[in-house]
Amino acid sequence: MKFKKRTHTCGELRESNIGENVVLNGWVATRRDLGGVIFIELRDRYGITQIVFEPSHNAEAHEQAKKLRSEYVISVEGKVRRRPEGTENPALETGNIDVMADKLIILNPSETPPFPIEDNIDVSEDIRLKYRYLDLRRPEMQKNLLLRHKMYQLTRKYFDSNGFIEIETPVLMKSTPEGARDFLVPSRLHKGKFYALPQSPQTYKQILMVAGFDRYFQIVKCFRDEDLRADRQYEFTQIDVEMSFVDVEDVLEMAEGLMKIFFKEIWKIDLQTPIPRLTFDEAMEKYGSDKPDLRFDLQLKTLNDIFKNSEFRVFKESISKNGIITGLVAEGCGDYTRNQLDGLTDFAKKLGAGGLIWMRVKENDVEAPIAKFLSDEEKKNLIAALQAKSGDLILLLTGERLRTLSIMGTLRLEMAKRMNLIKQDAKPSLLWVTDFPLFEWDEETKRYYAMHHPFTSPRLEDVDLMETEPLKVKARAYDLVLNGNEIAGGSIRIHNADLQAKMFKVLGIDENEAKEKFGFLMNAFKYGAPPHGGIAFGFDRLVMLFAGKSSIRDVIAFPKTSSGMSLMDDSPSHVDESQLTELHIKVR
RNA sequence: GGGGUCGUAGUUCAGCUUGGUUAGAACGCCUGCCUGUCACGCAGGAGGUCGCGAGUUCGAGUCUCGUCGGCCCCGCCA
Repeated sequence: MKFKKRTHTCGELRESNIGENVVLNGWVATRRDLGGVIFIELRDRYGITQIVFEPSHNAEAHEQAKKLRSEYVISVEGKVRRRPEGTENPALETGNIDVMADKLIILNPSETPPFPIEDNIDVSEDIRLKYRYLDLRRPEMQKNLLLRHKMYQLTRKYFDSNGFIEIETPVLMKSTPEGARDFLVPSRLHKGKFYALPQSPQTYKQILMVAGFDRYFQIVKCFRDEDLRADRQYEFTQIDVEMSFVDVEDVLEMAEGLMKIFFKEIWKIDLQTPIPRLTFDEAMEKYGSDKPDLRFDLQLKTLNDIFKNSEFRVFKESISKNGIITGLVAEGCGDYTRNQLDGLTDFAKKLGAGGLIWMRVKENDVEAPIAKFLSDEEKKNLIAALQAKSGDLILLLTGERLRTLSIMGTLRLEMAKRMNLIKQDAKPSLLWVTDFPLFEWDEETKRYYAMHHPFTSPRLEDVDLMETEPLKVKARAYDLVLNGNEIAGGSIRIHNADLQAKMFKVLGIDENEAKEKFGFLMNAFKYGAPPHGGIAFGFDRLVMLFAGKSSIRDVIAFPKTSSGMSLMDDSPSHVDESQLTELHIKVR
């Protein structure tokens, strides 16, 4: 090797090193050429150290230093000195010393970077993604990936110490068209056949339970070919967990243990367990969401009782159709202008609401377009039920139950934003949502779908309802919610072939189809499947939240854009015709 | 599949409403001067396919249509 290898990193030197001869390697962060003396800030991922070049000290090194520019990679040899009094820089950890250069080697020059390599830059994300290697060189991105690394290690340590075994499952597997769209991989040896990339290792981990690995975990990439979002990428990482001989409580307790560690190690918070729980029904009714953000209160209230005899046509109709009337109070928003209220109405309509009913609360009365349709008693009861005060704004929605609640839930978040209810230093809100419905009805295809997945066990007391009233069946399923984000989800699985067959039947999957798609799993279950269940954490989202970011792209080294492009390597891209031929593929 | 928003110098933006001289600013970059700077300072300079394509017009960064791309959202995400 030609260059002098470093004796220290750029974040390491302190006053205790004064007088030592050292070698530093790194990137030129800034250069300040004062004519005589030249100051260079040298950066690596550990920090920044100031290097000083003086002609009177070493003319040759000083002459060399004139050539230095941003992001040049250099090796510097010199002596650590105390900075002259009054020139210390408290902003740097190494700010009390600098290195007087005796020798400079330029290891590699650099073109001028398209954006500065520092925190809080004002650059659009597509430029950052195109030059991701420069973006990742920035301290805040290095910090994010370091946190990610730490969370991998905490996860492995936790599960290992609890007797879990990490097992890799295939990335090339059988396509299962239930659920998300698969990424397909054509087979060269088997003309016309395809593998799929796993949406999750669900079936494999259940089979591992049959194989007797009663505690399994894996930090694993999963793939879903659905549209991307700030918190969704084609490929993402899960902490996948499965346990045998367990019930809901055991899985939740194990998951809480991991969260306790993350809270302690990252946020220095002693997380109190057990973590609070809400049933799906409670969550929907109180917060209009199956992943409510409880950093602020702002609860919804079901008002059917108050309007059960209402003369107001919209309410009457809604109640007769088994719909819901739900309301919330925006404290002190009674001064919203007509314009603002129209804006809110538009907001609700865009989400699919028929309209938004608003009322300004006055002394024991309401001022609203629909006020004339309401009796005095209804108004009085409404104000009482919502505990509304003069100067408040009441918002009401009505319509089909879940749909209406969910729109109100989005409106709740919007109002929280407008009213600035989520304080910067708010305590994190972590909760379980349990007792999800096992099925949901799809109007388009006129069939039931599994809300979680088709291997989810119903509550045992609900099994008899599966064929008579499927929508009333609750699942032994649970989601973990942090600040309004779903960060984990799981269930106790079906381990009994008969029950699994019943499940497929309700889902409209006939015996042949079930056999073809999931025969391998059903077969495995015939050979002594233990009762089992598990959970999977969305690792990227976890890291995002613990890093205080609002996009998982900030905690993924090489993410795709929202249209699924990789701007750095320009994928997806066309391939050679010969590659297609080999795979028996013709592009339409 | 749909809605919103954006695209002008290396970067972040102004200019577009009301079409008209040589498209500006800041930072960055280059050159020179400067021995304690750390947002160094001072002087000078270079740098533009106004995303792309068509149309309207005597004339388009500006108006129209299409298209490509970024971000956010709905649908979708078992």
